[in-house]
Amino acid sequence: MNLACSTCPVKETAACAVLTPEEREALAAAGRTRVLKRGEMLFAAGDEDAACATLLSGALKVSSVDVEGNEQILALVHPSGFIGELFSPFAHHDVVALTESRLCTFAKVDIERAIEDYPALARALLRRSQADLLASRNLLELTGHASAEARLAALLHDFAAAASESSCHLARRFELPLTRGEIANMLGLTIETVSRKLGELEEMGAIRREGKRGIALTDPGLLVELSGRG
Amino acid sequence: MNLACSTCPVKETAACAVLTPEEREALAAAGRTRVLKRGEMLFAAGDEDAACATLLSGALKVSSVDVEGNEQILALVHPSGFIGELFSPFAHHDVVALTESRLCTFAKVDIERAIEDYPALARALLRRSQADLLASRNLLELTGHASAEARLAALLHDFAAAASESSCHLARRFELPLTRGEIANMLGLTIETVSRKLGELEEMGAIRREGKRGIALTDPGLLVELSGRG
DNA sequence: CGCATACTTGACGTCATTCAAACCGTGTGG
DNA sequence: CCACACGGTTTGAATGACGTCAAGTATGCG
Repeated sequence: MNLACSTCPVKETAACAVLTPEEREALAAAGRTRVLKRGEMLFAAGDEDAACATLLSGALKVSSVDVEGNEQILALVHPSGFIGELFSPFAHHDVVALTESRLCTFAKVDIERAIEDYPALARALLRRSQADLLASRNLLELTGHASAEARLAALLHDFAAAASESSCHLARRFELPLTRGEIANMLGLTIETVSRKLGELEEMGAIRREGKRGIALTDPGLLVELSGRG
Repeated sequence: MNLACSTCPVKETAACAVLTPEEREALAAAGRTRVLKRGEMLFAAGDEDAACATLLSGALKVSSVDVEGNEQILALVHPSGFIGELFSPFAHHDVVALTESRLCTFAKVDIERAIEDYPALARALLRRSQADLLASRNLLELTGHASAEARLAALLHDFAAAASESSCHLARRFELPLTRGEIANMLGLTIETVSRKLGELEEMGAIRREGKRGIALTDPGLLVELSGRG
């Protein structure tokens, strides 16, 4: 399907927002939209022709699988995020949909040409790349020293922040985009520990579990305290 | 001191290598060289006027300190690496010299202008940023699930690779750029565990310790095996 | 209904941390 | 020169947090 930028839900926040209407049209001609269902893979580690993409809606995970078959989630991608290792001949990680997701995909060569042709796009992608780097380092900080409880508290805090679009305020209630197993893989824990610590957070009165995926923050302050981020 | 690009040790590999001689001259006029001794800080988390810099020689660490005062090393910077969070009003992390280091520093505003003026520079920094992102995710992978032994083996392997400039081959012998404490902070372990595991790696015959900082690889294959990277 | 998938809970074991002490190389002052 | 202090490191023993193994409980779907 051809792109219809005019109805794009992230047309003002994605990297291509910096292009002029004409430039955007030219780039759009090279792109295609694609829908991934939960669990479907955009590309796998090692793929040589891995596409690039902007996420329009849904959520993706960037992950790798070690020799023993354990998955490690390295990053989450939210709408208006950009995926693609531009200067590598092959992908280093898997990219998989966490929920039904719509993307706007491009061949790597087309993006590379666009970066040459439109300096503003290169700057926009640089900005995004630095933001991704910061996110990666934040996760590194989290998984480095913190206890299981602190990691979980911090992750819940981040999800609550992401769920409320106002960025500085927390959503009081939200749905976890990840299964227990995915949370465990992201934080370097096990499913069982995640489950237990969620129970403990509930007992402490920091959160309430609503069904399998729903979380309500009953004491956001306590959550921040436990996360070790003042 | 003014910059003397003609004698720059990384003039062919740093981001500014993509500039024409005239462009480079113009940029150089805005920069200054600076020397940091071990332990000296380039900038601290929260600094509003954090400079940008290219590392000419030596090594830096990017780190953060949590509420309990524990340092966590998030990244190492090697010569020709670029430091600076371009689109953030303040620095998120500390940057400190691990060894005596020479840098080429710029005010953030000058780099931002250069990125606007020289599209090739923006692309070069994008490339570098993506490489940093990959390095950060590799570290994340490492600290996520692996045992203390595997983390240490992988780190030693990386250092051996970095010490031999040929990139695909390992140095047989090298000096650790980090103290035990810094290794521990980087891998999310304690000093004692690092010390013990180094001893065990030596007993197994994978490495030999030569003085406090020297490491000789006596069985690189075993090291790779233990690192869990096939 | 029956099976599959995800989650929870418990008992037990293990690995890394913690606390404590000793060790080593280096620089300083007597 | 030796005594001493100091930072970095090593080593030991005890504790504890998280992982492992193993049931058992939803929830959903064919």
